Amino acid sequence: MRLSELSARSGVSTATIKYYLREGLLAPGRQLNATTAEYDETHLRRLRLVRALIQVGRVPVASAREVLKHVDDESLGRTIRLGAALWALPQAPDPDEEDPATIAATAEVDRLLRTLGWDAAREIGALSPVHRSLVALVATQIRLGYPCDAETMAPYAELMRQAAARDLDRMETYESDTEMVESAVSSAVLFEPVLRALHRLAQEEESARRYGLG
Amino acid sequence: MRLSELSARSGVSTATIKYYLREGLLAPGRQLNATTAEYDETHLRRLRLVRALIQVGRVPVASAREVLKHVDDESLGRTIRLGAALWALPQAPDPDEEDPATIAATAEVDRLLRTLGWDAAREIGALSPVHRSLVALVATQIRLGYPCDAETMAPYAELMRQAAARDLDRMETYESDTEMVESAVSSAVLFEPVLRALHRLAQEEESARRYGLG
DNA sequence: CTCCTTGGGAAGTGCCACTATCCAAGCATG
DNA sequence: CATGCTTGGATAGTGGCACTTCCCAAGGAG
Repeated sequence: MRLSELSARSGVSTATIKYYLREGLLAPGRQLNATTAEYDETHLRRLRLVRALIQVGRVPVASAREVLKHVDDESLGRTIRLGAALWALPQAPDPDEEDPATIAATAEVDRLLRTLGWDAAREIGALSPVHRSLVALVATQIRLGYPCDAETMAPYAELMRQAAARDLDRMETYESDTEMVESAVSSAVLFEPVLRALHRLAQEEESARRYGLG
Repeated sequence: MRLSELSARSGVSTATIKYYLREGLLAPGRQLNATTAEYDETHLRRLRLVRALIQVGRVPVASAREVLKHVDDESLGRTIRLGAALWALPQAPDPDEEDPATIAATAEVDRLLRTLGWDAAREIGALSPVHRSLVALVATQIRLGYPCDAETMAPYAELMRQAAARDLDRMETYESDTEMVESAVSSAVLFEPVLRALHRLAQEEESARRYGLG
């Protein structure tokens, strides 16, 4: 299909598609001659993923490019490739090591991981952007005076562990590594908002049950 | 304290604080004379909340103003006030009613709520921005070809219901309605990222257990 | 041959969260 | 009292980002 058809089928303007091509978010089509290029279903699918990343996941274009680079890098092993793609997603800004709230948060997170027996997470530790951003987030909570200690987080962490186990079960249904990594990215960027929406809906439901609708 | 001290203690530049004052995110200080205004601990606390909303929660300034307006509105009842504050938070864009993916998503969400017995959520239905954005998110998943039906979501929803019950328990420890609403906003904007970080950390942990660290 | 379409690149737009500058009024110190 | 800093308020400007507009040369259709 031509660029204009790609545009029509995806609902994305040709100008924007050209912009994504320039930014390297989308592979160029097969060049038929100087003024014609042909695109196929894989381009359409990738374009939809890009749109979802940017519009739903609010991922900046530059980060999206990094993420997709790892998704496409077939030279990496499955685990590394998965980690590389997910770690390229935007995280909370890194914590300030000096800040007393950060020091307290680091201690709480470590205590939490020990309590839960999440040894791999402790081993990876500050190497993982996820770990660092968790510390930064807990520090923010502490700074605002909300209790956010290991005891508070542990039951939530256990719920999230159950969700994660289910995520990986779902991922294992994919054949190729590329599909798996792409689904992991989708899961992180698109399924997490679903989870969040379910969470808020559950809060509304629970609140209505306890206090009524009025 | 003076503006400059408020700035020093919060780590926010005076220029930015003046901007927040202008935008109505922060109440003006007590005016001592033409060139001096005095701020207190409540201003510092509110300023930290504003920063957290904007920087951690990525809430646009205009939305933050709406949210805080409801937090401060003591004329409303507890439930309404809570709902008003949370519904002012930015949500996924509203779904396109025409789109077949949206129609399918609406059906799945309704089926999910019936399965779970979340009758209040069904009753509120499309009135709730949360409900609408859930539909939009499910539609996006469907459009990308990922299964996102009632059966897939139900176990996750049950986990989120447990989390929500815990959230409300925590909220009930607050005395005044204002504190409760503020904590609910903090919970939505700041604790949700904590939950998400725990989720991703759990994925890393689980992935390391299943496939090793290599 | 003429006109419309196509793909590509450079420059411009609009939004948003700040930020720099200016100004007049205090206050502090010598 | 003079000088020079700080303060709060207002206005205009900045930088980043996700597009979007404009223009051009090359095809292809009639």
